[in-house]
This record gives sequence, structure tokens and C-alpha cells, in this order.
Amino acid sequence: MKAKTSGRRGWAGINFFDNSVVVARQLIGKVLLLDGVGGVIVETEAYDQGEPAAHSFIGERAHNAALFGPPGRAYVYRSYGIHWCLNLVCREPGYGAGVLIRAIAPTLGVPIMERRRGRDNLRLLCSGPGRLGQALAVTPDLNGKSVAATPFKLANAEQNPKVVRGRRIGLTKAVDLPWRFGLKDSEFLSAPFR
DNA sequence: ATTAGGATCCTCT
DNA sequence: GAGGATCCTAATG
Repeated sequence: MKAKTSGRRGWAGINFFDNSVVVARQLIGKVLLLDGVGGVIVETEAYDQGEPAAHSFIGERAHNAALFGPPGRAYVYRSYGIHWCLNLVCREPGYGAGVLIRAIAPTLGVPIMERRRGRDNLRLLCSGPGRLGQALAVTPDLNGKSVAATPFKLANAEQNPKVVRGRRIGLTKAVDLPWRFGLKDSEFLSAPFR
């Protein structure tokens, strides 16, 4: 059988040409590392083209260009003028969909992450897109880099994680779309599901 | 436990 | 000049 995108080495069985909602669901329970530092993804959100909460809604600009690039790459944006947050691009080039990585359960490189954040609260170490960005040292120079190559690593972990689903957080538009996914009962979620 | 305000900066009105 | 896919601290109940 011929190798497809979903089976390509380094993608942990995920096909980033799929819908961002599908990918967001599938990313729960995978291991994400940046320079060997990170852990298990426990919270994601999907954003899609033509939906007003998405950064691609306004069309392609210099700051969101990576979101319109090839799938399986990183899109980094600045949040509230302060934080750098990490997305993984979905769909075909030019489309404009992505998955925001909102929280991970820290497993590898915990001391490094604590140092970068200047805090040692394990529960809050990577809980929320801003904290996660700081802990993994997410910066805009990662824009357009493939998750299947260094400095990234995406790998399988749990076989059948229990996934919960709900509304996205911190939005003022498209508030009702149930496009937030989480690992059930994880203590590292940025906020509970209900 | 919950709330309020500040930090900070790029884009758009 | 406003406001955002946020986080932290400090002040309350």
C-alpha cells in the first residue's frame, strides 16, 4: 500500500489536509515536543476559513500568512500584545484553517519550562495558549515550519483517549461553535468542560 | 472563589 | 483610538 499523507513519518497518523475540527479532535492525546520539551496535548481549538473568529477571516496578510501556507506547519500569532501562541495549519495551501494548541500535560523538560516561565506550578505550566507558548519557547520564527521535523516532534501516546468537546474560549464571535476539544478529566485543562 | 485592572502591540476603523 | 484565539496580581466575599 502506498504511503499517504496520514501515514507519513512524523505526523503521528494525522492528516493535516483534513478539516481543522477533525484534526483538533485527533490531536488530543498526542505528544508534542519543541526541542525535546513538552508533553501530551490535552486541549485544542479548531478555527476555519470564513468563520469570523478565525484569523484567516480577514484574508491573507503578512502576520497570518503562515495560516494560508501548507498544512502540518506552524502558525504563530501574538495574543493581546503579550503572548506567542501556537497553531497547526490544516487543509490545502491557501485555505486558512488551523488548530490552536491550548494546553499540554507537561512530561519532558519540566525544569526547562519552569525556568522559562519563572514559575514552578506544574498544573499551570502549559495550561493555556500563552503559558504553553512561553514554556515551549514558541516564537514567530517557527512560522511555516513543519511539525514533522526539528525542532518539532509529534508522536503517538494514548491509543484511545477520552475526548470531551465544548465551546471555544475567550471569543466574542462565533461563540457557539463546539470546536474546543479536551482530554477528559485532565488537570491541565485551561478551563473545565461542561 | 470570584473579580478587576494592568501589561503591551499590531491591525483595523 | 479600540480591541484582541491571554495571563498575572491584588483585592475582595
